[in-house]
Amino acid sequence: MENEKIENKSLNFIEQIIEKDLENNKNGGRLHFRFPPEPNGYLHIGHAKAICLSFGLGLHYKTKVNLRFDDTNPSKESIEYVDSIKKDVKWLGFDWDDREYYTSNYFEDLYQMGVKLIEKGKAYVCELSPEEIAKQKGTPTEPGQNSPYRDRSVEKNLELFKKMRDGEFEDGTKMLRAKIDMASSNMHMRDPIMYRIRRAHHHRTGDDWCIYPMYDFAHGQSDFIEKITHSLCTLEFEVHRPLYDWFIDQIAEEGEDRPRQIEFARLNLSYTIMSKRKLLELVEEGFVEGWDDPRMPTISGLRRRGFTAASIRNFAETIGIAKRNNVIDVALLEHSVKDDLNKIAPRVMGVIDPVKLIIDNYPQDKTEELELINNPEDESMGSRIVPFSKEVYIERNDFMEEPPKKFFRLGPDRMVRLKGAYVVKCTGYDKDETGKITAVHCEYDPETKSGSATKQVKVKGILHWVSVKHGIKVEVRQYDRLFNDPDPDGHKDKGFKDFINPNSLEIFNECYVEPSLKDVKPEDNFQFQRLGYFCVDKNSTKNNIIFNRTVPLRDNWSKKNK
RNA sequence: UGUCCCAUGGUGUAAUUGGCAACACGUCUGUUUUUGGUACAGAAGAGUUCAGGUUCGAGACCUGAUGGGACAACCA
Repeated sequence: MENEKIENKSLNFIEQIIEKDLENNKNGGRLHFRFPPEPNGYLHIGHAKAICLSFGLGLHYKTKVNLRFDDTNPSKESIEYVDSIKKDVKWLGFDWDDREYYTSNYFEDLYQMGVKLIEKGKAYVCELSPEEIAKQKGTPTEPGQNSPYRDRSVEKNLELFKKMRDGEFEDGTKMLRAKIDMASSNMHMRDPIMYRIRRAHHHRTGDDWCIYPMYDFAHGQSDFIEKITHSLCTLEFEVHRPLYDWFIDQIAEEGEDRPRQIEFARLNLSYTIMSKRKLLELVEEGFVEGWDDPRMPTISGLRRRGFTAASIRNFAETIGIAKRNNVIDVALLEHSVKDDLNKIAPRVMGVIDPVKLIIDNYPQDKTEELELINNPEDESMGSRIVPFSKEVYIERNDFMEEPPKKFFRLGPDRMVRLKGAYVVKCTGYDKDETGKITAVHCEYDPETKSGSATKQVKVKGILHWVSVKHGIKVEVRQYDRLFNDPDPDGHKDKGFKDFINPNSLEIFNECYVEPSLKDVKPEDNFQFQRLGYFCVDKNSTKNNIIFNRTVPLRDNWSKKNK
């Protein structure tokens, strides 16, 4: 059945390429993929798209997928990021078995390849300064000029490259460049830098090296070393492909399997910023609590916010793979979570902004134990007991002194049902000097008890509630979008930080939930009736449970009256 | 005044490889419901950027234009 699904699904353009390669018995019909993050930040939803693509392909074709850390720039990378990446990929539900690789594992191989290129007369040591390099490189519309060091002898180049490695030169004073074509219309072919001198402590190789390969000289070769067949990356690397192929041309033997780079469009989400560099700014400048702040589009942020791995995988499946630049509506991501959580999240009752509802004709000391269904979507989730008594909290905005006709909730003389309990009729309300409502009064009809009603009363409104005597006090954090512009990064006159939504976090610390929630654990998901999906925050303690609102439930009345 | 890539409802992705455009989200309407959730039913919304060409027939192929994107880090 699973297979049928795949059969019927139309293939994206990458799968079509793969199918064709398979038909032609390219690489002997072998397939091998990889996901190559740089450990310089936390993974975000955009990476999730790439992860689901490559690992998904691995699952589909029952073949290997490597996790490779592209760690060639030690000054930005750290072990913290490595660990977070592993955790997040695993959490998403993917497995790289023992194929955890690092580009830094290949530093020696890469060095030898550099030597080989020099010997072939395809690389040279250059001593130009960054400014001089920029100048002689030309522009996209004007050709560049050859470096004065371009025609050094092989011997001299070999000697200098060795000395670079041995630490005989200052940082930035020399570099190894490929000898290609300074007049190429592709800027990346204008004698690109292969190695630079940089004395920085590497999180894996420590101080073993003072020269580090550049991306272009490391990535394709790493793919080649790992015998990757299809190297998937985002569109901005399209112009790098000729260089990717050129380097492999230099090292691959005739007839040897070689990787093929295929580019796809990166994910853009409305109201969301997706640049690691900018996310780092938000973290460092304290606009959010950290990489896993629930407002962040990081995997860890989404997880803390209550998103499930399945929902993210489904989302990735839904948005598809293509080469067109896109901006996906966050509503689609939210739909994915709601869809998943609707099936698995237990329904519970809680009141975020409470006001007392006093049932005047209910006995003072009586407590009734009502049985409520945990999830109408899934009977196997059973039911639970919720205590009911004379005084309950209801949502402050579930009562209006002068309600309009379309308002189905409580107002003077109006009737509603208290979820799982009785139909009540509002008989009055109390106010303090400031005009604030302090309590709402009502009378209940004993014959309307849920499940065993002897009288049928039709009401339009059903309110959630928590018994005052039995409720547990908790803290609730509601998150709104971090940016109040659909494209915070798309303005020339303003920076993305000008669009930060100052009300993106709202804390309610006077909230009450039903007693069944006494022993919740971080990452537990719930649907609070009528309010939305909530997730227990990792910082919760026994005495202070914190709920993050994952995503609100649709509420037509409030929507129309905004 | 360069090279490369892209162009399908509001958004994203399809279209069995040339047979008059489908699916999902969103929007709207209705039904059911002890969640204004869910489920179900239905509606509106593109004639495929434009102009030529090939063809009995083009969203698909060709040419040109237009629009958008990428490329000038000792970043990846």
